[in-house]
Amino acid sequence: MNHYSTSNREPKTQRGRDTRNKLLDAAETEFGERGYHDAAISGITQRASVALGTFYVYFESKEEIFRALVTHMGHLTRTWIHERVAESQDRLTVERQGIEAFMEFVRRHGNLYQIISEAQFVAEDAYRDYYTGFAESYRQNLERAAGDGEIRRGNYEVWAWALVGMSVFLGMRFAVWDDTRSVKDMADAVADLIGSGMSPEKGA
Amino acid sequence: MNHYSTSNREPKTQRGRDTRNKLLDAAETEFGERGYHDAAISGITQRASVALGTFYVYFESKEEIFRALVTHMGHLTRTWIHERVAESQDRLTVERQGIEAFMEFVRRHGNLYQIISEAQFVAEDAYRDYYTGFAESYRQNLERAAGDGEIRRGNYEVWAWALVGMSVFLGMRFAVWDDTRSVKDMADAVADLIGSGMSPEKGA
Amino acid sequence: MNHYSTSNREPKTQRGRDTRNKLLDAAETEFGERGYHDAAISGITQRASVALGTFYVYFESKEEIFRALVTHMGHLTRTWIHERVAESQDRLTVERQGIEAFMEFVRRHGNLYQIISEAQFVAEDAYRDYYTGFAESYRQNLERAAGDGEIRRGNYEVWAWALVGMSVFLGMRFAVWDDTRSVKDMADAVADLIGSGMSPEKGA
Amino acid sequence: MNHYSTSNREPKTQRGRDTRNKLLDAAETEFGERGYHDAAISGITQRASVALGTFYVYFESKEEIFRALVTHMGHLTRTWIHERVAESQDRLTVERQGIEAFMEFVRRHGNLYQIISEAQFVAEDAYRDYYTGFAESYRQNLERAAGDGEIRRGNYEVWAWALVGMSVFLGMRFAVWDDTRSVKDMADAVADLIGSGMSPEKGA
DNA sequence: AATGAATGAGGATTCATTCAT
DNA sequence: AATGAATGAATCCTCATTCAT
Repeated sequence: MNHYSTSNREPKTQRGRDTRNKLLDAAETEFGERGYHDAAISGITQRASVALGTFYVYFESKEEIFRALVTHMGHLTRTWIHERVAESQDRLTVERQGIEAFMEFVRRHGNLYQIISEAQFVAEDAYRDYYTGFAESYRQNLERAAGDGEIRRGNYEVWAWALVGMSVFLGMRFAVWDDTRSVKDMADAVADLIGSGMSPEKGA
Repeated sequence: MNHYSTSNREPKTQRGRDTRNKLLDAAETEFGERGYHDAAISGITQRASVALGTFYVYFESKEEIFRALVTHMGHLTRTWIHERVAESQDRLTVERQGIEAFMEFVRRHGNLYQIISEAQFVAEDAYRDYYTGFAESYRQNLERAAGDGEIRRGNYEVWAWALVGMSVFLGMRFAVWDDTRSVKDMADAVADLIGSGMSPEKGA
Repeated sequence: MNHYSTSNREPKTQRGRDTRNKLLDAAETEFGERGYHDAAISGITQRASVALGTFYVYFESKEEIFRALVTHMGHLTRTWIHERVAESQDRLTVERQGIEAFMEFVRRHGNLYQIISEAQFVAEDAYRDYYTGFAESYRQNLERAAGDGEIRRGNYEVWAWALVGMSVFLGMRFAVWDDTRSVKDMADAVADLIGSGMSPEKGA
Repeated sequence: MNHYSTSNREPKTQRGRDTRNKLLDAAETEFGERGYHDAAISGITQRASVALGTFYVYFESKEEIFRALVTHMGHLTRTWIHERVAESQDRLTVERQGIEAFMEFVRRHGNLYQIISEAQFVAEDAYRDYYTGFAESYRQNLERAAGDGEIRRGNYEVWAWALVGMSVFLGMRFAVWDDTRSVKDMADAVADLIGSGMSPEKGA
């Protein structure tokens, strides 16, 4: 599962697997609450109710468990969104749903979101992978939709990254910093923007 | 642990002002190259060719100089963009120029961009101020443009934050991670998106 | 900055207990020789022949080990005196023996005495506890003796603190500053004073 | 006035004398509020509203001004007590008044009292001088009183130091730590003790 | 006399990681 | 598998003192 680990730290018994999972859960809380740098291995092991040394039975380093967590979070996010988007609709509706789902995810998992953002400085490659995954998926969807005549021609790679950036900043602004607004309204407003653009003649 | 609430660390002579500026310059490099956590005060003072203690003559802490830097960077960015945007044009053109200028700034000052991003975890309020400044300015411009009939009606606050998010992620993706593409092309593609949207009927 | 309210620094093995004790012994010497402020953690760990970091395995801070030491010293002093006083005698004889034992203790453990005195400025509560323990014990003894008709009526709390003050200053003056006089003679002189007072008619 | 200073730092003009006094006043507050070690020269100069460097125009070091202060405090204490004691009375009454005056002084100048106590670790000679002054004066008074037949024979040097110790600890206990009791009552109780002693037959 | 900029030695504390049991 | 004791490099920050102006 974890393709970063080089040494043989995979658990071999059920007991071992359980301990490793306890550590992963504890790490999620510790990193989420304190941020990467303030998080301490001892904090993780205390939350997991194991001895300090046990950590190094399953993970090579602080960075390694962090990477494992970021990767894991990527799966979680994707799954969450998939479950909330009905692909059998027109592209713009799907994107609207996707943005809404993403914001909802961010709102509910503020901690995890923080973790990923910090990855930028700790494990840049994991961070790139995370967002590149989204962008790439957007791009493919857009190209397919264009092929079907659902959307017009454009620079889909740029558009895809633009969509990612919007989602992230709207999530940060309206789900993490200030979560009093309806996620649906936000998503509607963005869908409106990317659907029809800002030019006045369009409404005509 | 100085208990005087307002520690007066402002330089009172020209020599002092010069030293403070040397420290600020050195800090920009140090933080940019090493990131907040790896940056060391001693690194800053060495780059500035002053003694370690001199740092604390002008700044209370590592965090304080970092904040000062983020604020400073806000001014720099705004000035940079202002100088490159001719406001006497239609809104969409102006936005396109603004996005291009921002990306160009990011490309040329990758270090600074890193600094600001890391502020999210070190001085969140400064980080919020930085981006809120941009978003707020966008919102006002959009409202004014709407009043002039240049753009159609919409949720300008959300649109503003969407614009900020796009700019940031496009800057990160196409100016910092991969700077082989033309900033102008990227800006054109985004302007195209936010100008006309993705719906096919528009082009009709 | 460990945010877990109860940091568990208690040793769990014999080896740990040994190390902790080595540190305590070393701290006694270091604080005694150099005083609280000039004492260095590195001085303590070097005397104890352990690495610097080991200190923080068992103690939270310089102040904490200092408090531990003051408390410890309280036990030592009490034990020392107890062992030298035969309670099965009249009150005045017992007090005389107690004062002599205290002065003897101070003479032999000048370092410890210094430590306790300095506690006044470093850990005032520990300092208060130390002397309040003595005073309280004096007061109870006086009250009991009064009940038995051994001494006359008076303000025992004030008398108790007066006895403490005398002992401390006589110890300081004639055991620490100048240790050429016989502790027994000093104790005799005080016992004479508190036994019969200064008034001439008394001797009559 | 200050016999510790070796270098020529005496003010030569009225302006200089004023500045020196401002520094002394400021030092009293700074040392009293923060204790010797936490007190900072910059704290003194700020309170005195002069520049940091000005301090070293008048004092050689932190320790020097501290000594000057302790000496000064000795004068103050003696003056205070002198003014409150009518020597033309029997010895015991005079001592009672002296103890009361001392406790009252301590109650009103808790800060100063702290300063003197800390001197023990910073300027031991000044500390010794301070208390030796008192003890010596007590001893002389006791001897004179004995010559006049006012008190009986005894070891006056020890008695003198016992009196000093009582006063200091009673002041600490009932004037600084807990100032709710009447200083007069405390003084009465001690006078009772040292006047007649604790033996029951005395009252007979 | 007064100023305030500059210095740098000094010391407390943190914490990821190793290793013997 | 699990434990927890031991390590020590790394770094922030303080502040008395000096000195050029």
